[in-house]
This record gives sequence, C-alpha cells and structure tokens, in this order.
Amino acid sequence: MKAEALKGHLDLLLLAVVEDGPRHGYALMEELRIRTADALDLPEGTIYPALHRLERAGLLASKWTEVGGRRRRVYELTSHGKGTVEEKRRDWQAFALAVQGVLGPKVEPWPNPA
Amino acid sequence: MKAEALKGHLDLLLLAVVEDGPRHGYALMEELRIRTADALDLPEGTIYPALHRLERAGLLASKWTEVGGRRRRVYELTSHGKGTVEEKRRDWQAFALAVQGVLGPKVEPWPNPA
DNA sequence: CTTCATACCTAGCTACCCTATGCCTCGCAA
DNA sequence: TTGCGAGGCATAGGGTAGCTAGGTATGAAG
Repeated sequence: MKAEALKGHLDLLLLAVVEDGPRHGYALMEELRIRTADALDLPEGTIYPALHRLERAGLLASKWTEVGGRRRRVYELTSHGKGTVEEKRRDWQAFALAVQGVLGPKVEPWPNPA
Repeated sequence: MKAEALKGHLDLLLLAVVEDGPRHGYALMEELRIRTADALDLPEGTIYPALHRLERAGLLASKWTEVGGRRRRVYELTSHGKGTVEEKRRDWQAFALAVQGVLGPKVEPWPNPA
C-alpha cells in the first residue's frame, strides 16, 4: 500500500473507529490494523499527529487516563466530530464511486452484503 | 471533494483512461470530469505535471500531433504502463476494501452490477 | 538485566495536488 | 477588427499531510 494512497482519508478512518467508542492512540493503531487484516498498518508517526490535528480541529476531545501504571490519552468524538464523520463518509462514498466509475466495468466491485 | 482525497490515486485514474486508447491531456481532463459526473473536475495544473511524471516514469509515451492548427501531446500506455495499471487497480481495490471495512456495515456499498 | 510490547511525542523530509500565471491558436460575436 | 471564450500546453511556488527516525517511559517476560 503506497503511502500517498491514505492522504485525505485518514481522518475519516480514525473518526469512524472512535465513533464506536472512546479509544486511545495505540488502540486505534491496532484496531485499524486488525479491522483491515494488515492492509493498513500505520506507524505511530502517522497516528499521533493526526489525532492532535483532529483535536485541534475540534472533532475529537481527549483526556488522560492511567491504566496499570501506563498513561493513555483517550479520545472521543465531539458533537462537531459526529457531524463531520457523517459528512466524510459521504465524501468517501462519492470519491470511491467516482474512481470506480473511471476504472470501468473491468474490475469486480466488492461483494454486496445486502 | 477535498483536494487531498485524490493523492496517490491520480496516476491510476489517468492510466485507466489512457488504457482505453491514446488521449491528450486536455481530453483526459474532460473525460475524467464527464466519467465522474463532475465529481472529479481537475485543474490543468494537476493533470499536466502528472502526465509528465508518468512519462518520466516510463508508464506513458507521448508524441506531438497537430489538429486544426492546434498542437496536442498525445499519450499512450507503454508496455510497462500496462502492467502498472493492473497493479494499481489491485492496490485501489485493496485500499477501498480496507476503508470500507473500517467504515463498517453502516454504509451502503455501491450497487453491484453483477 | 535485557528485551519486547505498550504508550506517547515531534522535527524534518518528501510527495504531490493546486493556485496562479503565462503562452499560443481558433471561432465567433460585437 | 477587436475582443473573448474554448481549446491546448507548461511550470514555479505553496500548502498539506503522511512517514522516517529519533526520543521518553512503564511493565512483563526471558
């Protein structure tokens, strides 16, 4: 997976996971890796700055916690973040549909679970 | 459509269109716009440098033509480009599937034409 | 006691898309 | 005949954002 591919989509991924419940950075990293079967194995230098950016943007809020002597910064969606994640979902769908449209009928779209 | 969303995927889009037959830059621009119903309306400053990059990388080859007093640079896929576009298609599918997997069952995948 | 996993941070690099601008021709309208 | 829009190409410069590589610290396992 080329690095550039992720650009502009990472925020959505992080927000979407946090949407399922508060998470700390390291857990987000792990969860992205597992939910994508190692397709997205993002380094810490990607995750942490992104979280800080999202917090600065008011989409996430964090608080420090202590678990077994280890400090964790736990993030959760703000109300503004909740709106934004839905917007970004739609943006992704539009983008993916556009790309798929250009690629044409040669490719198999992924299976429809419906 | 945020600008960053495209990063790392433009090459595939351009190669995929040229795969359908030789095209010049301006035509590629128009075709991307039309095939995506205006979802991807890319400026010239995006298209032309990308084409130069792809040619330098040996994926495209160009020749100048003259049509109605207007010079056009027409691009076509090299054999190396043909291999690369297939590889990039697979990369895109893997990436899109990964993102969709993270987004979870909340979103409707696009309709399956099959 | 060393190593590994957990857990956080950031300066600097790099890739690449976009803005803004410039150049040229043709066709058409004022 | 002078403008102007569309067609057609090009590039310097800027901004964004992910990654590399380095740092700090704890707890568990060897």
